[in-house]
Amino acid sequence: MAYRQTDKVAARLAETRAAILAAARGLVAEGGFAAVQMSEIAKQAGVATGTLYRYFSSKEALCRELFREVSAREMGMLATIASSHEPASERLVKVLRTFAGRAVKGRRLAYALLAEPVDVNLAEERAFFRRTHAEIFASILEDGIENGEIPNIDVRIAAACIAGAIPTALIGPLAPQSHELDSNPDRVVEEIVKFCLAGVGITLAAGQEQNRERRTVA
Amino acid sequence: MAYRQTDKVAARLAETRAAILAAARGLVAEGGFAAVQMSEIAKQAGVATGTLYRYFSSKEALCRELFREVSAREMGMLATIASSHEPASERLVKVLRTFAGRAVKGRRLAYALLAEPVDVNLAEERAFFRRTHAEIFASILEDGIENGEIPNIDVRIAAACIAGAIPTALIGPLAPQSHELDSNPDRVVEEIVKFCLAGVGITLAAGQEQNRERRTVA
DNA sequence: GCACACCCTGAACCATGGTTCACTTCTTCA
DNA sequence: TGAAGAAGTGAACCATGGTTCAGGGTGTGC
Repeated sequence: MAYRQTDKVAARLAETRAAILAAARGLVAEGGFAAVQMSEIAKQAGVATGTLYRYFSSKEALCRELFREVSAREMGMLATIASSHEPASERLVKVLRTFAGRAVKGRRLAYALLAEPVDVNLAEERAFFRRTHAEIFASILEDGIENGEIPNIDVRIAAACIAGAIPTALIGPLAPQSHELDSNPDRVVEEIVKFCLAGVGITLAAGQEQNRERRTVA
Repeated sequence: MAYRQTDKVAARLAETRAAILAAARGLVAEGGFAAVQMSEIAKQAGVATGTLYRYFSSKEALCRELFREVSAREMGMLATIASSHEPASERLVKVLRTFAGRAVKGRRLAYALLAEPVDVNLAEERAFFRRTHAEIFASILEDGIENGEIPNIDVRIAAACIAGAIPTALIGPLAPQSHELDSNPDRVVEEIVKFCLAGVGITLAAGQEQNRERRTVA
């Protein structure tokens, strides 16, 4: 036995790996996946191009992992809210607000995750990401229908509509101007959430609305 | 004056040009813009690669023109409906049904126009296309609000929601399985339209619903 | 400190696919 | 019919950017 990786080395490798992913994440946040080049990642991470291939078998693999890492956090947040024990309509409102709110705050990243033109392999990851969203929405809708909070609609279709409406209205060419989103993000988010809720037959109660107003002013 | 283009030649050139665009359209309809290669277009059109460059300055120019040609037809149909003199809610229903219905029928093409990953220059064309949709929706909504058919909402945001919901729910990873769309396209379309109408505060009247039922059975 | 395995390097390599261009073929018209 | 200009050809060219690999450096265990 002439060589065995020590903890110190393992830690250093993990660090390098993290640095590579961090560099890639930075590039994505700046210019989307389109701006990600292996040579540039390497430069930003402070390693040589070839080194990347000691950690990831290909650019595709690297991008996939990055995509998963970033999207998993988002999905986790939504899933947590969705699995709480509140009434379905409450959960739906929270999930929609969270989804939309986070998309506004991290628009660049949200664009990369949701809307940016990417190639097929990443499109697969994205499809999973979006499908998960839709499933989260659908599960809440089902609960709501079961206990009569929501009228009997096709949950899969409604969920897909929501999953399409929110990103489209917030990012990309149909989104409001950036300065509007920056100056008054809550108003836009609320308007979109209102549309989606109305789409599934829910009208915001007065209390929820007021709550919103207060937040907006604050 | 040794050479002047005759009508016959002009006609032939126009024909070749059309053949090139038709070949490209065929490729797009089959495999999206990603499947479009200059050499393949040339082969399908029965000309040499170099010839393409006598008609279009670049691949980008060719694809742009193709995109415009195809999308102009779609936008024209919607615009015609939108500018009729019926009540706003009627027009909205018709526009949504047309938009969704056509997308289902020509799913492959709709995918290419609306959802397929494409590169930046084409994304520009697509942005125009989608913005036009949203404007059509918005103008109808405005009319509806003005004469009290529709509650007072932010029309731009609602329009963007609609423009996002319909394609997402019909094509791409969140769409129903293809066989479901083929066996019962009207049901899916109606469900989506219902969501969008509810989103802007319209409930389908009984007569309109019945109308739908009849069409579905026929 | 020696041998061995592992890690890092970055310039060279290669695949892809759009674009060019020297050449051939076709049209026009005197 | 033949000279001039337009249209067509397709193999060669080239830019881009992911991937490889031979060689040098670093850790490990004896």
